[in-house]
Amino acid sequence: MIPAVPPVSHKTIMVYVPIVPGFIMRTSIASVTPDTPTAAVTGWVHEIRDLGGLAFILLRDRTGILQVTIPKKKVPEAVVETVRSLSKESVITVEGTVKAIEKAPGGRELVPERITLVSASESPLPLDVAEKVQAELDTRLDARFLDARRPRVAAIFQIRSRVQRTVHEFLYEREFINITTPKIVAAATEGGTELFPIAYFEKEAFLNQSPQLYKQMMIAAGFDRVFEIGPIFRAEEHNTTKHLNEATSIDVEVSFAGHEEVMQLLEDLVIACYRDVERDCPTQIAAIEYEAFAVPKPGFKRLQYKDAIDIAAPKLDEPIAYGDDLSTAAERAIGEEMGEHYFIVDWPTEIKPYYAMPYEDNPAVSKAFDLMHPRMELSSGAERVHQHDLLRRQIAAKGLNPDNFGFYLSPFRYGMPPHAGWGLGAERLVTTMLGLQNIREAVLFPRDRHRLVP
RNA sequence: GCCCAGGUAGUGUAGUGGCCUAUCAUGUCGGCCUGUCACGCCGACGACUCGGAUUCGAAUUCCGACCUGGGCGCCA
Repeated sequence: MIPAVPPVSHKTIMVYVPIVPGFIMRTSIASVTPDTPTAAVTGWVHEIRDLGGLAFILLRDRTGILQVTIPKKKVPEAVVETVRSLSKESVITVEGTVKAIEKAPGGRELVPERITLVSASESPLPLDVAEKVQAELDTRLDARFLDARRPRVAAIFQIRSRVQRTVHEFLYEREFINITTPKIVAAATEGGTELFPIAYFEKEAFLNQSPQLYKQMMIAAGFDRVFEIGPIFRAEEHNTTKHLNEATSIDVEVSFAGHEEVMQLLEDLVIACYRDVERDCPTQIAAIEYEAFAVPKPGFKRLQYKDAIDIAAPKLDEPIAYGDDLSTAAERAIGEEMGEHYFIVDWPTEIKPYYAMPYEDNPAVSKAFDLMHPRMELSSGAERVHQHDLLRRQIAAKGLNPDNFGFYLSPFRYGMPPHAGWGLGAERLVTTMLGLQNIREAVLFPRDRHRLVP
């Protein structure tokens, strides 16, 4: 077990105190200030600048970069020897005196008494961590562990982590129960997308496209409010900057709620994510250099589907009519018009899944919604059908056989409460929040049409 | 799945039939340099995806394969 790191007193940091075997007490780079007297810092060699009698090493860890300054005539000979043989991206421990100095980055530099090579790096490197030359995404993903050493890249995943934490906190505060549902499933019950078939002993199985049906079963179980953040799998052969074959879905389902309530919940959650990132991740936002980062304003507009069509139609070359799904061009045209986050509501029943609730007074329209960012769809949700007979009819209306939906339909026969929910794409949320050009930037190890390793 | 654009040192690039013994940057190695911060300067090293064709001659043209990026479709 790794204990929490205790606060380190500057008097003790020169001493290695093994907390547990194999773990070394060390000082993070961000905690080294101009007032720090001495420090023992372990990190990666980001850059070496050897000026002859004077050399600089930029030492990098997760928290920042520290300049190590080596006046060769004033430091031990062993230090000079070590510096001479150092390769970039090696792991070293530097122990020495901290000097406050204006012209050093961060106003301080470390003058070493001792440098220990912890783990040498080979060269050449598969890509340049210091970003003097750019690398293409393909090259970066092949060497993702090195790519992620770049502060800009690390910042994306620190922010993504912060977003996931906010989602948990936000939902726990509202008494949601965190559930985990199977990713190996028997059949393609939901429809709409291609599934990955897998061999499951002597049976055929699939990777799940969404936890939708399981969420609803736990509503039937009386869990009231459930959520799951987990992987979803889509076997579509798409080749775009906003699709993944393995994505992370933030899925929520709420009992005794209608579509308006869960839309408000979704809006509040998205804003909370932005707000927490703005508050807690200013250095990461700066590292990403996304000037346009902004917390969305509350009160996301509700755009009716039919009005969305009216906005898109005159702007498009291709004709678009009521009842059509929104093409990429249509999505973009509407996004430009709206300019910020918005909902598209009141979708035609026929282009939404069978579990979306039709309006009682107008069954051709459903209580379904999409949450849109001007660049792409982030989430879709609906008030769900909770009446068994209506659900059977809707399944049949989609050309499917309700008799094949036994395990799904059964809960609807034994006291299913009214409920509503949504699924929010975690990668799309991060991609749009940070202005990333490609959704793969928001995934450590993306799975797309061609990439299966690493 | 359809369409478009590509594949040149470790990385990112220039090069549209002979001036290519292939450009530049970065990197690596060697040398010089005590305040760099994309350190600078000198020198060296290192590449045309694969197969076939055209041609006196192919990195360059053509065909095929493989790989990559992007747009569309599908999809969230």
